[in-house]
Amino acid sequence: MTDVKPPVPRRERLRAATQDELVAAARELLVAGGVDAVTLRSIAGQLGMTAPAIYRYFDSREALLNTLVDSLYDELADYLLTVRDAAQSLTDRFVLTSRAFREWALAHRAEFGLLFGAPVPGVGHAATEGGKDTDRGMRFARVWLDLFIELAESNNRPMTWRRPISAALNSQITDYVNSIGGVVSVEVALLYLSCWERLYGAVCTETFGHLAFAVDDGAELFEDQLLDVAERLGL
Amino acid sequence: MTDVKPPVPRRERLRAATQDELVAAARELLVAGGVDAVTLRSIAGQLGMTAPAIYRYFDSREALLNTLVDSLYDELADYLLTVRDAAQSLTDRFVLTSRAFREWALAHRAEFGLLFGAPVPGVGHAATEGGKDTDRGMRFARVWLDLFIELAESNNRPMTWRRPISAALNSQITDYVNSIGGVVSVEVALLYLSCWERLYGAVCTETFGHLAFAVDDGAELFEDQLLDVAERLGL
DNA sequence: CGCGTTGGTGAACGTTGTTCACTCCAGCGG
DNA sequence: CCGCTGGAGTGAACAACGTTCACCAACGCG
Repeated sequence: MTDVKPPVPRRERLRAATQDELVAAARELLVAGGVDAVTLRSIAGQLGMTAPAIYRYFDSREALLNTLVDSLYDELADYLLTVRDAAQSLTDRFVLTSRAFREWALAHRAEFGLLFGAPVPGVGHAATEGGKDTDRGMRFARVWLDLFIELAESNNRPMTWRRPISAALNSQITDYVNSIGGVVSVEVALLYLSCWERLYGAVCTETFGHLAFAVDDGAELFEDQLLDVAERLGL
Repeated sequence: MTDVKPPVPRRERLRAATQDELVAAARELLVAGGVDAVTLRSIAGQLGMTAPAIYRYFDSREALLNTLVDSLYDELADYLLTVRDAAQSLTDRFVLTSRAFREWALAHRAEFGLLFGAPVPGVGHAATEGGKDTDRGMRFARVWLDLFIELAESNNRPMTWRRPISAALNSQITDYVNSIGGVVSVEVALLYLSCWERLYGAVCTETFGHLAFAVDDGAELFEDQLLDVAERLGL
């Protein structure tokens, strides 16, 4: 079970390894000194080589940062999925996952800022990626989306949208629902988006420090938002 | 009424004028190409001078950016105040001001990102400014805070917090309330913070493009949030 | 008139991302 | 075992960046 069958030609394994080391070093520099501190020479220095060597692994600094973004999305999604799937009741799955999202953001402010902060031209944001996202954010989006599918299937909940839905919005949401396989209704998709907007917004506000002028721990404010959302979802 | 009394020694006026031109040029570059495009040489070039000349007006690029941030906060606060104070009913003042915030953000994405995006070490974020903010964000914060004071004074509204308030939170909120003159109760301050978290969050989500994977106009989602907040405030 | 403060320049330094010519060694075929 | 090919890594170099310095020109005051 250890290395009976090495179909990977060793050379590529080493290559992949240093590639991973490079993004790991980049991440260290990011948390230590912000995105401006993640310098090709510093990255290279951390594994004892020089800057131009990086170009054997990435086309540019930007490409390296994009890979870092990808890996962070993956890490976050993995973490949230383990939390989500460890919980028993639907309510717990929703509440604990949402709390975990906030806690990951606060424990990894720099990374969160890179993933979800103001989009910088060049740094591959899920959003700036040509309108529709690549599969980068897909896994992440699925974390809550699955919960809403489950929520809709156990249908004795009040899954309604309270306002008139314009034709334009309806068509866009329909397109979106189709793009993910048509597994939910338009109303549930709207609830999903609204819920995401609210959770992300609360986490964003606190993580970026826009509550710090009054309070240094937004936990109770977040709990209130969460309670409110859960109520609206009938949880 | 034109220039009967010029107590400003002309020299300082010119100085202030080019200083303003510099931050205006910086802003243009910001919206054109993101914060990385705002280069000392480019700024200087736009008013026909060379980069070192800027140091006669600002200590560093960072200082210039901070001044830009200040001026943007001022512009935004001015705009919101005119909208707010033009409205008649309290409900209108709240709703129209909130809509105006979203619209300013969408019409000035780059500037909004600089003001409210992920804090960059160095760029004087209201938040990173040593915990408590300077008077920079103060005027801005007052925009909604005044509405909540008004809301509390016309007291036949349900101004209650629905969850237990921990001693730690209570003490922090009390400190904050005192720091602004003790004009509101702890519960109203909490409602204010919760409301701010929600509005900022919604605007942030949309402006940073984290709704774009499904919809390209978040207006109706925002209206739903706004309706919800207004209901909770008894408007 | 003279003279100092102020605004502006050009050259320069150190650091950044990136390119290029070059070396070097691992791993393969004969 | 030799020879070679190709990938990994280096050092020098370039342009652009923020910043500093010595210098200069011009305006306004006494």
